[in-house]
Amino acid sequence: MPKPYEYRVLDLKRTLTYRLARMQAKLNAQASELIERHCGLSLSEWRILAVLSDVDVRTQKDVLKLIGMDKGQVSRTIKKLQDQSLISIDFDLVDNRVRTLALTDAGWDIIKTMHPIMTKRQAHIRSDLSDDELSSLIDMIDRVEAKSNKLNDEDLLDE
Amino acid sequence: MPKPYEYRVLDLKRTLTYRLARMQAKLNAQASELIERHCGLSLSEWRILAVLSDVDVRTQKDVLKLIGMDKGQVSRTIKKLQDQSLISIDFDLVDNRVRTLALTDAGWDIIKTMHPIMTKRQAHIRSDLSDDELSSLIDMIDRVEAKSNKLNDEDLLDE
DNA sequence: GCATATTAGTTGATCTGTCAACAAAATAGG
DNA sequence: CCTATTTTGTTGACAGATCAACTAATATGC
Repeated sequence: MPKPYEYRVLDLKRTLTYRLARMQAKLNAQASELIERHCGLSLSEWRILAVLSDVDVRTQKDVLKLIGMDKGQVSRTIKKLQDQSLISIDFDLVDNRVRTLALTDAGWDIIKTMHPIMTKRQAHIRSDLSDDELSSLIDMIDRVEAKSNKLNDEDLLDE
Repeated sequence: MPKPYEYRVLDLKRTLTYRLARMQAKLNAQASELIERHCGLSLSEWRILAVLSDVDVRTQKDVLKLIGMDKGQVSRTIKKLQDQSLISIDFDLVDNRVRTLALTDAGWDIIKTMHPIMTKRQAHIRSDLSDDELSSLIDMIDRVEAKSNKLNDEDLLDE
């Protein structure tokens, strides 16, 4: 069957979501390799550990709010971190549903090792962006993210 | 154990990789829901179908080069599309390793239904970006992607 | 104080993504 | 030719993501 010209794919190189997907896959692979090599953790384990180094993060809910992970995934990943004695999980005395999370000494050691490495990686990634460009990029991410909620049919009418 | 201030997480809202990961997850969920609702396909099935509507895409290798999917994933997804009679898979007469892919009439019907919807979605997503901003965004994605190859330790020395 | 709703977290099912081993066919170098 | 390498695709294993059902605890509204 011949391919009617009107349905040829628009220029994929300029289709935002395809480009983002490819970049994201590469960034993930880069981070995973770096983390695995330096401390033996998976990317999601590292991310949760890193987030727990923040004073304001105390519960699983704090974690998932901050990094947007699924709560089931957070629950399982946290168990793995506990198995490795990198965090402690305690019951909250006031609210018995809540688990209070804290880094152990071994957890802090990993933060101390990895934090400089990951900071340098962030610097490397944005080394070809000026400060203004980085601000503008974050700003555009905000705006695209604001358009990324569930779409109803009426959102798709021709404007 | 107290949290030493020097290892508090940098502002996550301004940490590029976290922001990109979250935006990507939301865009994926949005696309998946839209595609599932309108034609019952998964995102990866739709993406391959869409790519196959391009005249220059004929083999599995073409597909994975264009959208950067894993070849195993392409192989399996293509089988699912064939099971649904949306594409045909034929042997290439010249090179017997190659599978030649083509949309069936039913596959084209889905393209005809979905193409306008997905085009409007792309427009919606970038409706708060000017043309210049979109160009600059794509350009920055290029530059970040260029920094997303495997990092060796010497890439992480203080610059 | 009691029924109802909400919240925090757990678990299971299922799908996607990634990696590596593999087979078969084609190409390249002598 | 004929071995060695590369290319194209398949398959299995496994980690990650996503969704939904579920439990237990707390909060809310009569």
